Amino acid sequence: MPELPEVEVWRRALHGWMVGRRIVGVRVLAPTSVRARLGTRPVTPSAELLERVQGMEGGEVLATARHGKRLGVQVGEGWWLLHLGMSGRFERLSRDEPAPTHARVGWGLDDGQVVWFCDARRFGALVPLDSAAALREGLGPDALEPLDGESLAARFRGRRAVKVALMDQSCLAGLGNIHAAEALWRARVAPARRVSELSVAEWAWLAEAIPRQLRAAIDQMSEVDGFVYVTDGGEHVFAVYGREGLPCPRCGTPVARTVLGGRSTFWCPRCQPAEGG
DNA sequence: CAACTTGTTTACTT
DNA sequence: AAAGTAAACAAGTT
Repeated sequence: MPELPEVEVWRRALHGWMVGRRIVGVRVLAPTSVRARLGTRPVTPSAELLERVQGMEGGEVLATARHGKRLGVQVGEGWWLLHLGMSGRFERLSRDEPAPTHARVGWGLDDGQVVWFCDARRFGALVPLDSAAALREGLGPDALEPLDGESLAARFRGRRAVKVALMDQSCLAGLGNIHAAEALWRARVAPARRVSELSVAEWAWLAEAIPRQLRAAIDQMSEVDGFVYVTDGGEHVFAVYGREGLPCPRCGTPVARTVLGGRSTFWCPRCQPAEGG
């Protein structure tokens, strides 16, 4: 389930594989993975759109970018958005090897390698962008970018639970279910607290905890053979996520699980008091 | 078989 | 009316 850290690790991999190379061939194995816009249902794309994809042929890969969970690749003058959805990943294989399972789009490069976009569940997509700036359209600031507590608080209004709000990509881009829970644990803020009732101090703790959590996650990950792995050794990868009933690493209290916004939410009832503090 | 995952749209409720 | 919640949808793994 790629959140910002996984997408950043993929961006670095793609950067090393593709930037400075010329695309010599594009293979679209799954046309429905090509979309005119993000968030649309999979439909067979228009001939114009498919031609635009084929038009990457002959272009040089000039840059990569990321904002939140969105990945950007510049080919010639054009920018492309890759969204990994839930199962998107990449694989780099030699030209004579067959396409891997669930390969959707492949870019043949002038070094004899092919970079495959694989996406078992097909929630991901390849989308053309009108500009580099369009990568950020509709999104809040990137969650890795440091903000002070006041600027962070200013992004959030209303009565929503803070965890639900933190996962709202239009307020802050990059946090999903896992890292929202982990950042709240680091900041000692209970996930069900209403954003309107958080203190200035709590916003400041969150502003510090969010980039720290994401940096730590990026540092623990690496890309190997088409998968992003946690390389920490498996221990203490997550403090609370998926650890219902297991001891909180900070105080030993059993981790609780509740449901917020329809998602499983893990937290420490002692470190993250529901009453606030 | 059901739960779980993202992001968007649609349909309710407060 | 606006804001928030929930379900549906895409599709596959566990």
